[in-house]
Amino acid sequence: MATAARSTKYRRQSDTDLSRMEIMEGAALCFESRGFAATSLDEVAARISSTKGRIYHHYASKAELFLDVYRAGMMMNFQAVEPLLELEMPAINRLKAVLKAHVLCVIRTKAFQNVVGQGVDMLRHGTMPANEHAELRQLAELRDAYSEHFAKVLEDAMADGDIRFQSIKIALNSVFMCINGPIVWFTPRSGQSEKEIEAVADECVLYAIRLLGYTGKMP
Amino acid sequence: MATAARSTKYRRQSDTDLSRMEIMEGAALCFESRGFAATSLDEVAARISSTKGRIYHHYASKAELFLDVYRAGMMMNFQAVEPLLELEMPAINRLKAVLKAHVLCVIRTKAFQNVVGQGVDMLRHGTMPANEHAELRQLAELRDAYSEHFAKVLEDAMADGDIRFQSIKIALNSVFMCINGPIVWFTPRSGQSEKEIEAVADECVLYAIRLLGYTGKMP
DNA sequence: TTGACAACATACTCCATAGTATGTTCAAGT
DNA sequence: ACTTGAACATACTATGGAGTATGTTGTCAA
Repeated sequence: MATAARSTKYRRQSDTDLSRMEIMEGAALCFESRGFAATSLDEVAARISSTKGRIYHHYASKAELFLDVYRAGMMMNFQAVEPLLELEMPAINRLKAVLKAHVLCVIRTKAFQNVVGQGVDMLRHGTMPANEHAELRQLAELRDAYSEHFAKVLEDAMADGDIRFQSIKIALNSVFMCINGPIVWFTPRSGQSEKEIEAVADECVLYAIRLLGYTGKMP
Repeated sequence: MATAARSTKYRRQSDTDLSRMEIMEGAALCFESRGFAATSLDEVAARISSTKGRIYHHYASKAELFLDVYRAGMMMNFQAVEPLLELEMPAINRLKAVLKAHVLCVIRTKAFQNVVGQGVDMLRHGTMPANEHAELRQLAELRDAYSEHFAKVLEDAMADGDIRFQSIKIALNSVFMCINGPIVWFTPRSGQSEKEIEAVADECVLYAIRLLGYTGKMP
């Protein structure tokens, strides 16, 4: 009975996750194009051919939905990048790998990454109802941890003499501006092959490490 | 009598411009922190210790106010950069000068530049009521013209062999991401001297031209 | 000094939308 | 077969904020 209840629960949980993911994808697209405030939940519902009732069945508020999209976006980043941090190789190569993985990730999850950016802004300026503010702070720490990964690699590569920069803060910010650039300016062309997307990513990475004073060749 | 009427009109026009500028500054700060949609005109009014009545006396709608801020932001950019384009010097030096002027301008007019960015997004995604959509397009063309200035300098410096890039589109976008970075990550510290701000700008410019493959020294 | 108008402030209307309350369906467990 | 609850849809309420209508004040020309 406990087993039956569990299996049922798991199945249902899986259904729930699927439904939530579909909602999040619609929400991410809406938030990306119109911003958190201007997006109505009726719009989000319409985008997935559904109704507001479904959204409020899964989320207590618009803000909670937003935060879930934020969290999902960050998870995608971590999953793309963290495995590469373990690899044994010169820091400069790890840097290249990590940068490329990040760029590919943001291109593929553009809408979600845009929401992450909005979330960062909302924290900086203290928008967002007080209830969810705590959770927003928590997500910001997640983002800081992610950023810290990159800082580490930058400093390692600097120690090896492969790159050079003045202020780690400005350098890191500039690198992120570069590799997050596609979130803003990349427009997916229909019939764009995987190879073409990789070429875009490679060029972004090239500029990012050049920015850091790297003068070697690219693979 | 015609003269008297004109002089009166001019004096009043000056007052009007002053009042509009004060409104625009409040609006720019609000739009920057909360976004166009989330910003209420009551907020804007409160920020300048005034009322909504004053805003609607000068602007027909919230969108028109937004567009005026957008336009003002672009004007600030043009005024900072365009004089430098006439100077007789190697393209690479003109590039450095133009980049630095731009960075200093965006740091000093951060809120306005943020609104420009929002405006670009709104056009891309087709937000914004139909009435003002035409004017928004017009402003976008202004922005394209501004961007074109930079493209020209980039190509000249490329022809001189001082920099190198693959796609002008991606290179230019990356440069802009870099030099517009301060709009996002720069937080003015109280008691920050002019020298310190210039140091930040110099570092941004350094990274921007390094990104373009420049290997020479910085002044 | 008076009328006229600009430059506001005050006091409304009205609509879009966040949130809620309730109804419906369907699948699983008993 | 019937019960229960999850997963929605439908139909509402309540409110914030855009836009408007009107009132007030100060200034200048005649």
